[in-house]
Amino acid sequence: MYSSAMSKQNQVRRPAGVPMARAPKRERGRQRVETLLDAAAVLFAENGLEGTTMTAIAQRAGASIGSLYQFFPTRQLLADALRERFHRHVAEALDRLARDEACRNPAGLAAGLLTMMKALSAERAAALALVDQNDPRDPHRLQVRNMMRTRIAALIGQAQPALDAATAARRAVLALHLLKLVHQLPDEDDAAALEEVLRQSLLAAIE
Amino acid sequence: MYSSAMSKQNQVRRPAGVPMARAPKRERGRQRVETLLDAAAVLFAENGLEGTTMTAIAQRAGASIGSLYQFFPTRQLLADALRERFHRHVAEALDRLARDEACRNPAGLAAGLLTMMKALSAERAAALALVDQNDPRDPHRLQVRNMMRTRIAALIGQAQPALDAATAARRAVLALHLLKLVHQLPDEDDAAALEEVLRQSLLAAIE
Amino acid sequence: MYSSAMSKQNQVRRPAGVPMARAPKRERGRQRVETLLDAAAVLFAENGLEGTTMTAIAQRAGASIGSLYQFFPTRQLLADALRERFHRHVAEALDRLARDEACRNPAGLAAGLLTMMKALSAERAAALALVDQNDPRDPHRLQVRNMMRTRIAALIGQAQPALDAATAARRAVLALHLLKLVHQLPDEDDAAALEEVLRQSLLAAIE
Amino acid sequence: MYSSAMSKQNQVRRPAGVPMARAPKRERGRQRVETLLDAAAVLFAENGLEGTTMTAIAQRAGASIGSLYQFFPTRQLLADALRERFHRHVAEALDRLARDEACRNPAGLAAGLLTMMKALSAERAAALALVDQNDPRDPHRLQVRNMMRTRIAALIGQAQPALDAATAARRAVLALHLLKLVHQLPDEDDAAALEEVLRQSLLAAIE
DNA sequence: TATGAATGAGAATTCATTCAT
DNA sequence: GATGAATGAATTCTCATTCAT
Repeated sequence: MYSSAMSKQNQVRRPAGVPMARAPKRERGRQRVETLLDAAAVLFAENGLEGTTMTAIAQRAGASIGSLYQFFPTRQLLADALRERFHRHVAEALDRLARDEACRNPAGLAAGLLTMMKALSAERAAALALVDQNDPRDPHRLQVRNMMRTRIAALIGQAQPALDAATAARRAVLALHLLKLVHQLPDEDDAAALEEVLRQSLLAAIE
Repeated sequence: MYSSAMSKQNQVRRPAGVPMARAPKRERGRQRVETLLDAAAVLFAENGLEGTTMTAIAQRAGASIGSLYQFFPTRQLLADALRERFHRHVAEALDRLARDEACRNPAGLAAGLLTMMKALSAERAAALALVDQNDPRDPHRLQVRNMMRTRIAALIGQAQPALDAATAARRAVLALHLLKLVHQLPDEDDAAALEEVLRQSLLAAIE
Repeated sequence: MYSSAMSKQNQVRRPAGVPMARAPKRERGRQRVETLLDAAAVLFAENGLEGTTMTAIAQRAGASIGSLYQFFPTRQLLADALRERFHRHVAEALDRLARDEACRNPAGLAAGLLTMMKALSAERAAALALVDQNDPRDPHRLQVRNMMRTRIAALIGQAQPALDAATAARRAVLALHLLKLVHQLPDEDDAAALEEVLRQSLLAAIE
Repeated sequence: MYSSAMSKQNQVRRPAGVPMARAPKRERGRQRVETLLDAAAVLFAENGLEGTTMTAIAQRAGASIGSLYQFFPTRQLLADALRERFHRHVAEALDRLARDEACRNPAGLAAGLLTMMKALSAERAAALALVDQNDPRDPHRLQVRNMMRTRIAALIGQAQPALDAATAARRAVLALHLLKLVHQLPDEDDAAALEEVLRQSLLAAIE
C-alpha cells in the first residue's frame, strides 16, 4: 500500500464526480505508480502544480497517457499521492535513524539527521510545490511538521536519556528549524564548509 | 499552460517589435490599469501565475477581456507590470519612512518598518507567485532585495548617525531577514504577542 | 432573448462547476447561436444526444469549436437551449394560429393545425432525442404537452364560441393525440391520402 | 463515441473473420453471460447505447472488463445478443401462453397478454435503446413485430377456433397496438383503472 | 478462463490572443 | 478606447479494445 487515500477501494459508491486514485492490484501496477510519482515529483518541482501537464508526466514516466489516468484520474489526486508518499518517506527515514546504533549519541544523531535531510531534499522541493505557498498553516504542512517534531524529539530523547520529554520537544523544534536550512545550502565549493557550520549548530541545539 | 504565443518568448528580453504594456493616456485609463493590477494581484496570489486566466482577471476587475489586452497585450507583460508596481510600492514606502520624523530613532524605525511590511504583505504574496520558487537567485528577487537592503541601511544610518556605513549595511541584512517573518505571523490571538517579540528582535538588530 | 436559461446573466456567482449558457450580446452572436442550434438539432435528431459530438456540431454550423463553447459550455446546455427553442416555436406557431382569421372555424383550424405540425416535424424529432425515452413523465415533455393542450383548447373555443371550456379542453386532448400522428406519416405516394384522413378525423374531434 | 475500431464495421453484416459472441461452455459461463446481459440491459435502458460504457457494464455485473470481452468481443455484439435475447424471451412467453389452458378463451388471453407485456416492459426499454429511433422500418423492429403478430394471431385463433386466419391476423395487429400502450401506463394510483380499460379494449379487439 | 494493466485515437474543454464593430 | 465574438492549438480526459500474467 503506497497511499492511504488509494487504499480505499473503487467499488465503494461515492457521489459521482468525486474521482479517486485507483490502487494497483498487481506488481506491475505498483511499479508503474512509483514511476509515475517519480516523474510527477520532478516536474512539479520544476514547473509547479499548475505548470505541469499530465501529458508531460506520462511522457517522462515512459507511460501512456491512459496509464496515467488509470491510476490518477486528476492531477490533484496525483499531487495528494505524492504528498502522502513524501510524508511516508520522511517517517520511514526517521524510523530508520531510530533503529540506527550510530544515532544513539548527539553527534551521531546530528550527522544522521543532516544526511537524511539532504537525501530528501529533492522530494521535499516537489512536495513544497503542491502546497499553498501563502498559507503557512496549510494542514498538509502542519501534518508533516508535527510528525517530524514528534519523531525528532523521540530521537533526541534516545540520544540523551537524561533529558525530560518537554526539553527534548523544545530542542526538536529548534533542530527542525536548523535542518530546514539544508535545503538552502548552495551547490558550490563552500557548501561543505557551510554544512559543517550547520552540523555544529545542530549538535549544539540537540545537546 | 495553453499559451502557444508565449512559449516563443518566455523569459526572453523583449526584442524590438514585441509589444509593451501600453501606458494609459488619461486619468481614467490610469484608474483602470490600477484596477486590473489589483485584480491580477489577488488572483495570482490565490492561484499562481499559471493558475490564473486572463479572462478571470478581466472579470474580477469588471473589465472586458478586450480592455485588459488594451493595456497588457500579454500575460507576461501583466506579470512584469505587477512586479514593477510592487517594487515601486516598496521603494515609495521606504522613502516615506525616510521622510518620517518618527523614524529618526531605532525604536520608531523598527515600528515603522514592521507596519510597512504588514501593509505590503498581500502585495508581496502576489509578487512571489510570479517568481521561480526554486531559484533563490531569480534576478527579480535579487533586485528587490538589494533595493531594500540599501534603503534600510540608509534608514538605519539615519536613525543612528554614529554608525559607519558597513555596519549599517550588515544590520540591514539582518533586519530584512527578521522583517520577512512578518509574512508568517498567524492571524490569531497571539499574533500581537508574536509581533511584539518580532519588534524587539528587530530593534535589537538595528541598534 | 432566445432562451430563458440563458437570459440569467454571467456575472452571477454560482457554485463553480455549474456552467451556464452565455447569452450573446451582439447581433453577430445571436445569429451564431441560431446557426449552432440548427446544426445541433439536425445532428441530435440523427444520432441522439450522446451520439453527437461537439466537434460535429461546430463543423456543421461552420463555426470553430471555440465559438461553440463560447455559448454552450456543455452539450447538456445546448440540449436545454434547443428544447426551449422548440417550446417557444410551438407556442409562437399556436399564437399565430390564434391571430389567423382562417382559423376561426373548425375546418380552417384543423387545416391550420395540421400544417403547423408538419412544419415543426423536424424540430420535434430533435427535441424528442433530448428527452428520456423511457419516462413518459419527463418534466420537459409534460411542460410542452400542457402548453399545447391549453392553447389548442383556446383555439377550439375560438372556433366554436358556443362550446364550454371543459368540453373544449377534452377535445383538445384528443386533437393533440391525432396531431401527433402527423409525425408518423410516411413520405410516400399515399401520404396525401393519409393526411386527408387525418384532417377529417381531426375536424371530427374538434367539432 | 470513442470507438475507432467499431466505426469500420457498424451495422455491417459480419464478414468472415469478424468476432462473434463466444458461447459459454459451462453452466458457470451461462450464468455470467446472463448477468452481463442483465447489467447491459439496465444501463442501455438508462443511458442509451452510446451513453453506456463497457466498463460500466462489467462493473455493474460484478465482472472484470476482461471477462466481459471474453464473451462479447465488441459492444455491437453485446447489443445484438441483448436484442436476440429479448426476441427469444418474447417468443418463449408467447409460446407459454399458447400452452396455457387459461388462454383458450378471449378473456383469459387478454389477461395473459397484458401480464406478459408488463413483465417484459423493462427488457423492452433496453431493446428499444438499441434501435434507430427515427427509422420505424429498422429491420430488427420489423422482425420482432412480425414474430409477435404471427404468434398473437395464432393465439387468437386458438381462443376462437371459429375465426378464419385472415380475421385473426387483422385482430392481432390491433391487439399488438393496444398492448404497446402497456409501456405507457403511469405508475400511479389510477394505473389499475387504466389497465382495466386497456384490458377491456384488448378483449374487444380480440373478440 | 479470469483479471487488471496498457494503449492511443478521439472527444471534450480551456484559454491566450486577435479582430471587427 | 471599449467590447465581445472568433479562433484553434494545447490540454485534459474517456473508453473501446488488446494483452500479459
